[in-house]
Amino acid sequence: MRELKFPQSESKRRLLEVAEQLFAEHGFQTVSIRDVTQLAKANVAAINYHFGSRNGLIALVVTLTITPVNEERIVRLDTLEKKWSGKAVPLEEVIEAFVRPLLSSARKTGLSEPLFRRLLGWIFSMPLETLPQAMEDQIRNASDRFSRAIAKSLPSVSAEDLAWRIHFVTGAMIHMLLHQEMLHQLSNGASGNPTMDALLGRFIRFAAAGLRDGAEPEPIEKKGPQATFNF
Amino acid sequence: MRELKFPQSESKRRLLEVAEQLFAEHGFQTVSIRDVTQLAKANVAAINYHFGSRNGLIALVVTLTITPVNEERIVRLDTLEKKWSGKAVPLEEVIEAFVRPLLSSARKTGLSEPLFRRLLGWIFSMPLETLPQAMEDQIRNASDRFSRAIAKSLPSVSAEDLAWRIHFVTGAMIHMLLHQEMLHQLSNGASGNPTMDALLGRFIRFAAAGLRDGAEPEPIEKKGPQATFNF
DNA sequence: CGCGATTTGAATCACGCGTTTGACACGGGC
DNA sequence: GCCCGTGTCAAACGCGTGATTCAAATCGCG
Repeated sequence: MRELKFPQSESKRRLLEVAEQLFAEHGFQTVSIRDVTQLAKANVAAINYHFGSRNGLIALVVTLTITPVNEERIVRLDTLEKKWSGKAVPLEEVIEAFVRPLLSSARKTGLSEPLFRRLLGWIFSMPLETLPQAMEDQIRNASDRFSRAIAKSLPSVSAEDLAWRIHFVTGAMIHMLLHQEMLHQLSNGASGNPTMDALLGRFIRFAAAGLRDGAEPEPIEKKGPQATFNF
Repeated sequence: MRELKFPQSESKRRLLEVAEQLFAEHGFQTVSIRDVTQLAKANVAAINYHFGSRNGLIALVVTLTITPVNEERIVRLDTLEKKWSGKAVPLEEVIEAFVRPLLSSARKTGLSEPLFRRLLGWIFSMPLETLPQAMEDQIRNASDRFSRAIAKSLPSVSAEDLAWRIHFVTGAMIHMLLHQEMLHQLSNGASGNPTMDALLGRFIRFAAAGLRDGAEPEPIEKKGPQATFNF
């Protein structure tokens, strides 16, 4: 009755692909496994068979999406710290090592770049403790390393100030990932990547300026005392 | 059988209060009308009776929450523009007029200040077109006025650059509203408001630095060619 | 008091959800 | 040929959801 069957289930591959797409478009909460199986022309039970449960599917999608990003982040930061041989890395370069993988890691998945970025946005806005444990550790680890690198680049900024500013930058990043429709409403350039590169450049300058808080253009001398608030 | 009944339904008041609280804590999507009626010790049907539907309740909560914020924003901006009599308002003051109402408007609701802020975070992260039409207009209107005011304060920044930087600032603001747990993890001060004021100060400095992008410390003399005039 | 409008409560409806079940089609190895 | 592991499928289960119904309770007011 059936045509041809593949060993190692090719419908599993299709399910994963469709799930990534739908989760990226609409977020994890609003997409049902029936949405996924319908679009993938598979049976509802297939999800529980292949991934154990809906949460198993989500965990896999999250892992596959986030792991390459974090790995590339670490590699880039390693490279930078080697390049500057223990000295503080210039702030902009640290930030770029943190955000550039948000674009370049897209290839390692079967997703278009805009959808991949959107998926990242959804993932980053989930409460950390709802992610698979391994991912939580991975993210915390990367965040720690980058926080320390940034602190080293901005020695005159107090730890508490810095924590908040990084918090703000994180929010800006997530918002950028989730709402890229603006790219097509605003940008003049038509082709996909050039404008996205430009956006990344904008973001890096924005983040660097906000982190420095207009104090120092570069960690040169001027180590002023820290005022708490000005209004 | 019943004890005392109030005219004009006091259970409606309780339902609204509980709804605000639950929506603030968990977001709109995950709270069911049964959660609300249960905690308010009312009947499920009461929500449909008093508010028409679940969406009617949400619309009301959104309206009651956001309106005072936007009104205070406009008033503050009016005051500033009068004070500076048509000249560009200093960037920090514009930003403060935009974000200070996020704190000070809390009193006009029956909600604790942290919950009020969190509720604002949920609302701002909804897609604009899912809000009640009047709220969408109100928000767009306020955003436009503030965008123009900021543009006036930063005449040397191109419109496209500015749009993106405001986009980033918006993301940082939403993230701050939604994840204030950090306040208790980080801050040394114990009492509620002083540290929140400090946080607001931090945010204003961050936003101002990011918007300026390290270019100009203040829009002194240097009057760039700005074409946008409104009234 | 007693009428009419307002408000309540319990039961019910139809639906979508994640998950489970059991039957059945394969296809390679004993 | 038979069997068994791998996939697939339709159907159903149990649950929670938003919404609705209708009778009873309650209150404002003449």
